[in-house]
Amino acid sequence: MRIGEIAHQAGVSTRALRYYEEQGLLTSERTPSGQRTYPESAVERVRLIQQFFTAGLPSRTILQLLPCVDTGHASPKAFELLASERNRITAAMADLAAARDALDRMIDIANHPTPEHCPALREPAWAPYNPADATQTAPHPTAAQVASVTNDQTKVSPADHQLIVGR
Amino acid sequence: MRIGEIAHQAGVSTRALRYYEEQGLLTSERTPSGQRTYPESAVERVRLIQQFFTAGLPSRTILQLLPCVDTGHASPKAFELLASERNRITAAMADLAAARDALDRMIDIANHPTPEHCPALREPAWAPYNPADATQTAPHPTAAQVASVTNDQTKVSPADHQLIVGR
DNA sequence: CTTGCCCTTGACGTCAATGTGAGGTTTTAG
DNA sequence: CTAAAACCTCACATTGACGTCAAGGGCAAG
Repeated sequence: MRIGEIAHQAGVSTRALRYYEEQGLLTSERTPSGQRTYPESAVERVRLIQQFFTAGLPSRTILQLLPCVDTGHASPKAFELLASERNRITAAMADLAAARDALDRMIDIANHPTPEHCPALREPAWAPYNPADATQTAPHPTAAQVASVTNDQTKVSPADHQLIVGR
Repeated sequence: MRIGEIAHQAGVSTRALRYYEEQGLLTSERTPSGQRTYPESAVERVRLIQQFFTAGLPSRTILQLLPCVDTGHASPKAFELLASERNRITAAMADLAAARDALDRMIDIANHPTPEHCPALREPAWAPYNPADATQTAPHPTAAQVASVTNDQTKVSPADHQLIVGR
């Protein structure tokens, strides 16, 4: 398959594929005229690469991880890298959960039609979050309901709110 | 308080604070000589701003959200923005969870000492994830155990693996 | 043969949140 | 009073994963 086909099937640009190759993440055969040729499997590989990019892994890190994917074996260093990247992702998820909670608080507050009956409004809206404040007292659409309205089904357990290692 | 003190307490650089002001996210009084002065409350405000930045919200979006924080009321547009950003965050969390699972699969595979007894190795390591493959069959440290070893306490419910709206 | 689409390399542009340094003023500590 | 530390503005640099434009070659259909 040529580059355009792979790009289409993997949902990325041809520019991205050439960039991946430039970074050593993706290899290609060449036709006599110099055009790139890929096996079917390249599509899944590109999807994996994209998944890692989306998760915020830099190309250099992905480059270190991919051989481990290919060989099915991880050197101690690669293993350490796997673990530390997992921790990064976990920490990032905790950060996102915290921001999401902040938005939820804003949504709840915004939905209070009677500010004088809303304790949250007597303190700044951005005060540190106290879970006890979040018990259902809202007589109007609450963040959870807004979430369901907007097709949001994701819920994370309380444990996710612990920040882990950082780096 | 002057800028250095706020920066220290909020854990950001003075450059960042001046940038926030430039973007309209933060205001300051000025002494006759031109130095910035902030109230105590600025520390928490900066922390909130940072939380949003960490969650990937661009400054323009935060700028639209902050008035809603201050007034405790959200215009319909601001409300829509709140909901859509919540969805973005949710989708980002799902992406992170997917990448984390990919890393977990790699960790599990890397820990298999006997490739000939490991079904996962007969398919490429990056094959689409089938939850049924992940049942405990590993006679060696599994991703969950690695996670605990590395101080990882985060677990997300299965519902988190659904991708939601994207944009 | 030509139209049109896909491919090539190369190189500069983008975006956003800062880092960094210059060059100068203000505040603070001794 | 003086030196250090903190502050000011302006403005260019950085980083990363691409976008985009330029100038050209390859290849099937009509």
